[in-house]
Amino acid sequence: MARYQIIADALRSRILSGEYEADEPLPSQRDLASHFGTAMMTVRQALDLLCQEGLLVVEHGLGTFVASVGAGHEIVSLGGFTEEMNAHHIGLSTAVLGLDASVEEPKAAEMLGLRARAGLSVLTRLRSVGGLPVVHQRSFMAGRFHNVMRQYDASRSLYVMLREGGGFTPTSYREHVTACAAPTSVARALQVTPGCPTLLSHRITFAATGVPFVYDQAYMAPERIELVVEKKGVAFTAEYLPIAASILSAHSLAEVAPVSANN
Amino acid sequence: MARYQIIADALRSRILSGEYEADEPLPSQRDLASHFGTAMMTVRQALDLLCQEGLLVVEHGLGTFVASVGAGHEIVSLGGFTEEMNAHHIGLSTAVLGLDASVEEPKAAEMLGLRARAGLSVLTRLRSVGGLPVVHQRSFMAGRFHNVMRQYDASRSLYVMLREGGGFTPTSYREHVTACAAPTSVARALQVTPGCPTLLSHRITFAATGVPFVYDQAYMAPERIELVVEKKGVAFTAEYLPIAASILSAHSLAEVAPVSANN
DNA sequence: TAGTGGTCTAGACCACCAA
DNA sequence: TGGTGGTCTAGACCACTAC
Repeated sequence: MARYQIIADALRSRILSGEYEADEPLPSQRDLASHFGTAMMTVRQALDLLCQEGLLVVEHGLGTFVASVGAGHEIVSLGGFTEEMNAHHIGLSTAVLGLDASVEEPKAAEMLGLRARAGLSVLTRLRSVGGLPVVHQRSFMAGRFHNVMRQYDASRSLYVMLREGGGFTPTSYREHVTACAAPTSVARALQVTPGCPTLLSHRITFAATGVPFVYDQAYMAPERIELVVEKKGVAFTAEYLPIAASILSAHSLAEVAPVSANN
Repeated sequence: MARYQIIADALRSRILSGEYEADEPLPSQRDLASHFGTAMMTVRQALDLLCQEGLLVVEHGLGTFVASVGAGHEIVSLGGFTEEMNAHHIGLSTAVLGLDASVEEPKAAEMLGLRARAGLSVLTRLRSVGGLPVVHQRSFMAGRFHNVMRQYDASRSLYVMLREGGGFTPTSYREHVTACAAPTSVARALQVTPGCPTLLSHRITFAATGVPFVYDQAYMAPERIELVVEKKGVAFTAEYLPIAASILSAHSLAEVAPVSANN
């Protein structure tokens, strides 16, 4: 693997784990170069990568910073909702609504590559931003993860737990997003009127080996959170943003620097 | 201006003028470097820029090529809905519901970087797949495009028209997706019940110069079309797929190639 | 002025692909 | 094998920001 990718991986994990605070600059390129024992150009390649992923913002003459939505720049997500919010320092709180064992849910089981009647472990959570519930999420996993799940602590990331407890690192996912009327129980949790239109997401997450290991079903409250898809040339990003935050970043549209005019 | 930007500008204008054919390789990086009298690294910076704009595709060991849509590469969904569906060989038909001039829509005007009371040209279309309406779309453009718009022909792509008639090539966009109850008129067009939950997309599309030039508002019928977001490592894709088609592609999940493990 | 990122060089060697 | 792109070095100098 290329050196710059190794450097990028190292920095990415530090950023996602919150090791680097927002508005706190990373070490300078020179320091990073000497720390990793490479030339500055190599460090810059790593930083470029993380910028494209939206994790960093570099400011000429000032330093390199962890991207925060308010700071007015791009974004990205690496799977976990928690990481997504952490990376942008959005105050996300999670409440566990329930943890069930041996649930039969043929569709989820099929997505996970299990037989239809396999018992699943299901974690139901409510995500809130600024005290307002935004996402009602049910995560389905194979029954053998249930013991790991019982140690789930709302302050941690489910993905981190599964990485440590199950040895699975999410590397890819596929998500289908539709609109759907909120079921009564979900509506109550989200504090919206039953039947109200919500975003419904089905996400299947794969480990590095290509094995599916989590299936998520999430209802999102309208006017509180939305999906923002961005494409610049070939670079895609897609992530959920609380509306207040995405309005902020929408305003920064006007500030988008004119890309090199043709003179 | 930086050397790599000068090189990029020179190459970009040659590409856009058709001086370089599609599928015809550019001179090698070494040749370009000696031609422009710079180091290879500098040429590569220029090429990187053009790749991000989606104008070039580089292939390791083969050469650098002008990106051509449909040449069997990634460049799918470069904005247009028509291209997106074509790329998947989905039978998309488009009906024009209306073309209005001098519409005042402050929000759309703001997104386009115009003053709030600017008169806009608005094209309303209904997209159908297999005879079933799936998308109700309103496209807002600056009033000066109205004459171009009057020649709009449902069999062509709006983006192609704007490229030829207005000289604008879409290179990036930003899209916000939420859930929303279908307004009566939209519901009638989509043949769904009024108030039914729909996906609502707001998309602002930018030209290579960074200038916004189209603002789209689209309502999508639930259970007929959905947004599929996929991530493999750092590679993102996001596209709308009719449900039948996305079920097909969901089956191909099992074939997802194992993404490069951590060494 | 001192520290930061931005650009650039003139090579070197590696990895990939086709003939 | 020969040509292509991919990565990397060990500096140099420029541009921007803050104090």
